[in-house]
Amino acid sequence: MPELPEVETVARGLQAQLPGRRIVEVRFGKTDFVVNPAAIEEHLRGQRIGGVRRFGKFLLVECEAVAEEKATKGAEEKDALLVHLGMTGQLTIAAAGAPVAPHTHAFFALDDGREMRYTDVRRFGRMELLRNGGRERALGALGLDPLEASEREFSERIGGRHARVKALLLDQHVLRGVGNIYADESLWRAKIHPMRTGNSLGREEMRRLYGALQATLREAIRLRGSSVSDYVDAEGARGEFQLRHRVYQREGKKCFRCGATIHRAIVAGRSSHFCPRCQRAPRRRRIRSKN
DNA sequence: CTTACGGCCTGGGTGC
DNA sequence: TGCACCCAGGCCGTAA
Repeated sequence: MPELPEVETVARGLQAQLPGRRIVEVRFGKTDFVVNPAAIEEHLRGQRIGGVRRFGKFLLVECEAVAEEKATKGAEEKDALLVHLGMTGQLTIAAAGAPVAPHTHAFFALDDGREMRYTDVRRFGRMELLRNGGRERALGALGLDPLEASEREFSERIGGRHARVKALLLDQHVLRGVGNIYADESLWRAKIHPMRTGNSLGREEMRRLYGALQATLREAIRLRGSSVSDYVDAEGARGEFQLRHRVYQREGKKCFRCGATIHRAIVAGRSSHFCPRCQRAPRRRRIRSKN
C-alpha cells in the first residue's frame, strides 16, 4: 500500500531519471481513473519534465512547455501531472519495448526511447493534469507533512480533537501521507492504543507518538517502503520495510516487545493491529444518543 | 462544526 | 472446477 515512504521512494526514483526528458507521446488503456485523459494526451505531448515531487501520498510530475512553445502560454504556474497510487498503483520506467505488465493503463513515451508506465490492478488510483491554480484546489486542503511538522504543530493538530487517534493519523486533512501501515506501526512504537482520543493524550504520550511516527517513516524510507501487496519503486523493485513490521498484519502473532498476542480490531473503519498489553485500551467508549 | 458509519469503486486471494 | 465472499484506501452522503 503506497503511503508516504513508498510514494517518497517512487518520487526519488523518478526524480533521478526523468528531469530534462521530453514526453513525446501519451497513450491510455482504461481511463476510468483519469480525469480528462484527452487533455493529458494533448497537453503533455511535447512538454519537458522538470521534476518529480511527493506531496502527501500524491506524486507531482512537473512539466513545462519547451522554449518555442512557451510564448503562446505565457508565464504561468507550471503544469503538473498529479498521480495518486491508490492501493495497487505502480509508476515505473521501462524501455519502450519491454514487456507490458498486465493492468498497465498509461504510457508516457519519452524522447530517450524509454517510457513511464502506470500499472494498477484495482484502479483505485487517480491521475489528473493540474494547470493554473489547480494545485491549490487539489492539494490545498491537505494537512502538514508529518516529517516537516514540529512537535508543537503535531500536538496542536491531534490534541484538540475528540476523534480517535487512529482516525486522526489517517485523516489527510490533519497530516498528509500517513496510511494504515504507518499509523499502526507508530502507535505500537509509542505504546498508544488506536482507540484513544486525541484529547486524551498526555504531553509525554504526544511526544512519544510524534517521535515514533517520524522514526517509523524515516526508517521505512531508508528501506525503500513496505511491499505487502503490489508496491514497487520506480525501477520495479520491492521495498524491505515489511520485514520490520511489528503489528501490521501480525494478528495472532506474538508482540516483539512483550510476547502478548497481537490483536486486530476495526477502528476508524480500518483494520487496526495492536498489542493489547503494550497499548492499553481506553476506559470506555463514550456513547452519544438522544436521551 | 465534529464525529461515526455505511456504501461504492475493483479484482486477487481464500475457502468451501 | 467454480463461485461467493472478504478486503483494501479514499471519498461522499447521511445522521447524530
